[in-house]
Amino acid sequence: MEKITAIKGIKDILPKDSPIWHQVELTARKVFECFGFCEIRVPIMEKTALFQRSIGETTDIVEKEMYTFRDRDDELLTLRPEATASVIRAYIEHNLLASDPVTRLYTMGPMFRRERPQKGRFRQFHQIDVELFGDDQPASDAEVIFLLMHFLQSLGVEKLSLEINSLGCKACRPVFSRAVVEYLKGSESSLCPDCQRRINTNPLRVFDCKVETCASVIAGAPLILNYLCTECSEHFSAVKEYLNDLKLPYEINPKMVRGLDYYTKTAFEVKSGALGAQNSLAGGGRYDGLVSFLGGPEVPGIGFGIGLERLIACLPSSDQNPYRMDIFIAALGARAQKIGFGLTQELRRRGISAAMDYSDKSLKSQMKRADKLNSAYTLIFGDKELDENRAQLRDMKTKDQQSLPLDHMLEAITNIFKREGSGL
RNA sequence: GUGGGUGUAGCUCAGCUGGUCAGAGUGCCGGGUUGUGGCCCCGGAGGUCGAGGGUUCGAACCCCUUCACUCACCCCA
Repeated sequence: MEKITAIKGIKDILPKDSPIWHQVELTARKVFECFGFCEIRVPIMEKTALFQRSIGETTDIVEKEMYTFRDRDDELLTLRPEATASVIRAYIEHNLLASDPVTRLYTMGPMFRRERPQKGRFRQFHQIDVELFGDDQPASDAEVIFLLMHFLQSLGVEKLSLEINSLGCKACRPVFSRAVVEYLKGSESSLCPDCQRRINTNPLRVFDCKVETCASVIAGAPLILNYLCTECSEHFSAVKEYLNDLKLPYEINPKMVRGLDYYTKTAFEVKSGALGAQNSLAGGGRYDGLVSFLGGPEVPGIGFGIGLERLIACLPSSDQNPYRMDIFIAALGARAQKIGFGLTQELRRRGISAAMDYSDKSLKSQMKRADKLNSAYTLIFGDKELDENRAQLRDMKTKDQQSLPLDHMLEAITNIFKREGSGL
């Protein structure tokens, strides 16, 4: 039979990698809850219109990267390419504003984008997403950025760099956009074909182009920071001041633009070396008009997403053994096997993790298995020992051995683990 | 969607300009040694050399096609 493989760009997370994922998720929960954020779990599918409206019709994500399909009743559905839209939808739908004027939420899970896979980029990837609604004060911008950096640092991520910018608001950004378009049109001929196209579709993206000639054109382009209205300008200054007070190093990148249309004012991005071309670990920003744009009340918001595959890629690699057994039962012979089976299940029922080989293998190979399972103890007995009514309990770490009377084996083992406080 | 690289044992890879080229290490299974496992020693299982076609007396190796993986562009977390 021909084997069926996983879908391109969609990866399994294998047992050996699970511990690090757990660690990241656990740390996230701890840190976020410390800042007063609560978990919300939102579906991985939404009506397509939700993403079209929030992310923007002309963005690459919506135009060519979404997994969209028709349900059996012809409704257009999409596998979520990011989480913010869903969280806002849920926030509006359940009127979370009513119970608390300021709502702090986080969520985590898989996202889907149909891109060509490469290092740090997959078609199904995982994000942790943090959103704060109902606070338009610069302090909340700083809080969210601080939260992000603190989270990454507490995981031990090295070579972090934080870039911030302000993207203006609906008052000042259009003025800036027009200035950019006007400027770019002046040197249109020296731009790459992609950028010539962008002038009309998404002019701010030209700032991201890596083609040399484009870069030199960009060097003289107008900067958003010079076009900010008074309100945006003051907001940005306050954010910077807060970050300074927190002693959080950052760089201002006036050319940073975000790929999603909904961002306003503060935008930020965290990069890490040692990641390859996809070096953006996390990104986010303020989106003050978005909640109402999605049919909700006029509520400001700010949030960020963290790419977990990328995050884990720049964590110190640990070849941690995913197994950790309290005890391995090495039973030699048919009678011993039978007793071992019952014993194993009974130990498990008591909360002591136990394992055994159900095929009657050599002691050597059973001991090898015990080692691989990282068991603390191994209980060894065969048919002969059954007659003598004694089994041997061996401490795998210290090689200490002791003899156990078979009739009391279960109690004896249970007591040992009670004494050691393991698993009970 | 556009480029480059790579496909040989479960894993990591050797295999020279086509002529014992089907191999090594590791892992797995069994045995020996040992104070009943870890080190060491011996043995064993496991590959249509990604797939299809072509050139040749002869192809893992050369050519074409195709697929997969990978890196980069694009874009983003």
